Amino acid sequence: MDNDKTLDAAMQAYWRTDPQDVSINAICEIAGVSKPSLYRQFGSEDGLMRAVLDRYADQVLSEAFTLLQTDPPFDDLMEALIAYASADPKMETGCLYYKMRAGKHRLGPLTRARVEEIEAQAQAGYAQYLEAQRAAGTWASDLPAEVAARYIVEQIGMALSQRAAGQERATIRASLILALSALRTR
Amino acid sequence: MDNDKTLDAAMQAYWRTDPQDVSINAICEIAGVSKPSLYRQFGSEDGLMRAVLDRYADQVLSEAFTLLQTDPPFDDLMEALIAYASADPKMETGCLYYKMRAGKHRLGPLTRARVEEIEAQAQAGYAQYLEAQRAAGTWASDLPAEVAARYIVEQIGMALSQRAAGQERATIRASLILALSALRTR
DNA sequence: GATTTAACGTACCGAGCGGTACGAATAAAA
DNA sequence: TTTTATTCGTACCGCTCGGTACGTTAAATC
Repeated sequence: MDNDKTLDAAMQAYWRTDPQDVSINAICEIAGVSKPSLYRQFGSEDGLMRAVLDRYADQVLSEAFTLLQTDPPFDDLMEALIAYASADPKMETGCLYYKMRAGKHRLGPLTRARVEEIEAQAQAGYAQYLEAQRAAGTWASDLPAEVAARYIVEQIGMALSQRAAGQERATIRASLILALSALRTR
Repeated sequence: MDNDKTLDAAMQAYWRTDPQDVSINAICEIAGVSKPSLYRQFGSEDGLMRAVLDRYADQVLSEAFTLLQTDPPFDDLMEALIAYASADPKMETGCLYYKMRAGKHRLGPLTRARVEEIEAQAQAGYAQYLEAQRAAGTWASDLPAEVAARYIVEQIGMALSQRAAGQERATIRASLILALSALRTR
């Protein structure tokens, strides 16, 4: 609950590079903590990753969730998503959640369960938002909300992983605009 | 040049799961070859991977390239790409090239160079194809051909990686149709 | 058949991994 | 101050990794 330096160090390390490229040893070193201490606190690598993901959800993902719940007009949300994924400096090295999701089959059970939980929440959140927008007449499409929600999640994920790969912002932005434009007409 | 069982075994193993989840030891075991033999033939893990990717390009990717060079009408090509990525049984476990591309920063220099070469070829191929289609009036869009080419490559890659993740074909197909539909109007 | 040449595989290398046994150090209770 | 309870880190475990030294077997040359 308090300012946990181990958790913070692990989150930064996982986020900057990639969870599967950061060893427990490395985390202990940068956090200035011994290995047994880390294991006493988190039990296992899986436990640590899950705790990190929890923290990341609280500190980073929650922002997007609360934005969704203010029901912004469709075009505004698209604009915000595009800016967020293609230009936000916080996402310079990608998104930790999407990185974990990309290597899902390599995660331990605790972390994987949390990833799937977040995925379900995100999709449900977008689907609910889209239904509301359709009802309000700010989103005219006969597309099933679940399909569109899935699509948005995937496209944002792709943009963020390109971001992590060092692709140019303008390029990512152009692709994302193109991809999301598919949701407008139909 | 001949029927190389080591190369075939490695390609199958890398393709079925993921290059980074298959060790040299495992390949030797399934190929029935000793480790020094493998190293005599390929020099290093990087050398093996590059040889595997060469073979994969010859045996699998070439098909898509030759299709492109027959200049099929735009709609037909989109149809073919959608079917290929979302339903072709050969792609049941995804595409080896895209798997390598996804973990590019973990590859050795030889393999990485080949991956980048293929990527450039693919983008150039699509761009050239799109220009021709625009000239022929079968693709009406003011989108730069390079942007559209990039977009196609990325979307196919995403579909194939979802395929590898075990996502349902219908879902993938729906997303891909949606994504590629963005190229038609504009 | 003897000798050279080339292919092959056992058995090893050092390094890094995730994870832990256990004694030393420290703080709380007496 | 002594004892009890708790926290901590050194130093190790077994394992797998990519890669190789070197003796053995087999094939080609004479």
